[in-house]
Amino acid sequence: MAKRPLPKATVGRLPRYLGYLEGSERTTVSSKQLALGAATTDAIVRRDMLEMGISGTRGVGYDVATLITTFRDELGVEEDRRIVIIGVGHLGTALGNYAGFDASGFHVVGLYDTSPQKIGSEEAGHIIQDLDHLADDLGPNPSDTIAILAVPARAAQGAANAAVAAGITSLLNFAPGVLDLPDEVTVRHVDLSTELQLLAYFS
Amino acid sequence: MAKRPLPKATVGRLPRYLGYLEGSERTTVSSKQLALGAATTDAIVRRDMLEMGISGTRGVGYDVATLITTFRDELGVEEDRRIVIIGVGHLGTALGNYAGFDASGFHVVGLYDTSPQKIGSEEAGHIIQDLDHLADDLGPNPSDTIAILAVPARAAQGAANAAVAAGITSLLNFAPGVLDLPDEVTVRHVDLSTELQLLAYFS
DNA sequence: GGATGTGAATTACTTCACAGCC
DNA sequence: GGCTGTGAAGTAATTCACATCC
Repeated sequence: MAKRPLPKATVGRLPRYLGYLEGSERTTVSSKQLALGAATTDAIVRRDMLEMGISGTRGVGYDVATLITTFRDELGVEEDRRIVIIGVGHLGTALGNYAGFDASGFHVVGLYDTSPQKIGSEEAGHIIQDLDHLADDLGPNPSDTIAILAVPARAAQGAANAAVAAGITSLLNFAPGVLDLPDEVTVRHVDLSTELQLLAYFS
Repeated sequence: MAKRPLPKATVGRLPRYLGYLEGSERTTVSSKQLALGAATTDAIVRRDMLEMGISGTRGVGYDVATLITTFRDELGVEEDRRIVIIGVGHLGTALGNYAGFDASGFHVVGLYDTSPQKIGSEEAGHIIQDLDHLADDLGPNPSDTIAILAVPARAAQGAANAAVAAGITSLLNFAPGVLDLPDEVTVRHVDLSTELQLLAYFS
């Protein structure tokens, strides 16, 4: 049984399934209920379970504990996923204080900036460090750490370069625009203007 | 020629196309160049143009001005899209100060919170108002306004209810979890933990 | 009755490949 | 040579529908 990779669409729903189940008291859940909790359809839920080889009980539903274990396993949820935040403006500060990270096994280990006025001051429980020191701070396995880019658009490419030079291979970018980076670096992009435009379009 | 609706995937790329073209000096652009600027492929760009009935010049490319006009038109970009931000913590403040909105034709017209300590104080150039007054402030066309929910998870449903009660029909939700709302309300969701989990998975 | 499990059908999206035009 | 325009093929994702089991 060579493990086929999960469809991307299925993977994309796992965090939402997890989020719903972890915040729920129930011990079993039907495809219909899970669909409601994750904003999808019961047919899709059953397809996804099939894809992951999860079986439920007819007339009852799926075992919540099994689902949580399997989803976490598939996603590779680990306890100590480390995050550094690059750019300590309002957004960087907000992210540094965001409580939701820890609940998902991520935690912020450092804030970085290039502005001399900010370096050395404290924010969200961390002393802001010089971005130039990022490589030194990351230790022997820099690719275990995720960098969140919370800098203005014009600084994004430079900040990304610094992160990559320090050995980071996973970036979450809040600045608009496309980054030019080596293929082995994975980037996800959160663009507020894009979201607003699409929201306006679809309403 | 009954105007077929654009494929969702095409619409989803329009903001990125626009973002690239608006920040570019060029007067024509090839599918390859545009693909590079919007993180997609040349074949997809050409497909999207076909879908919108845009023709270019062989050997040259597409006319940038035409593209910008058409994309804006399709997206329904208007000058005075108004935003209110509900929840003035770190994230709400960050969003209130975010400069990128105006560039896309959106602007923040008010900040709302329920905390008596915050109401009345100033942030990002606005006096924070009581969420209970939202309906009064929106004027005759509340559904023209988009609400951004920047509240903790436990407050999200209540804040969403307040927005909907005030006549808002478009929500951008930063809190984790699914909101239970009438069908005529459009919601988009930005979940940081989800993004991080997917980033970790795909790297 | 309630809910899973799954082949089959459908729809959506992407990629290929190449003729046609500048 | 460069690049568009587009049918056709291929791939991915969703939806249907219903037999099966608790």
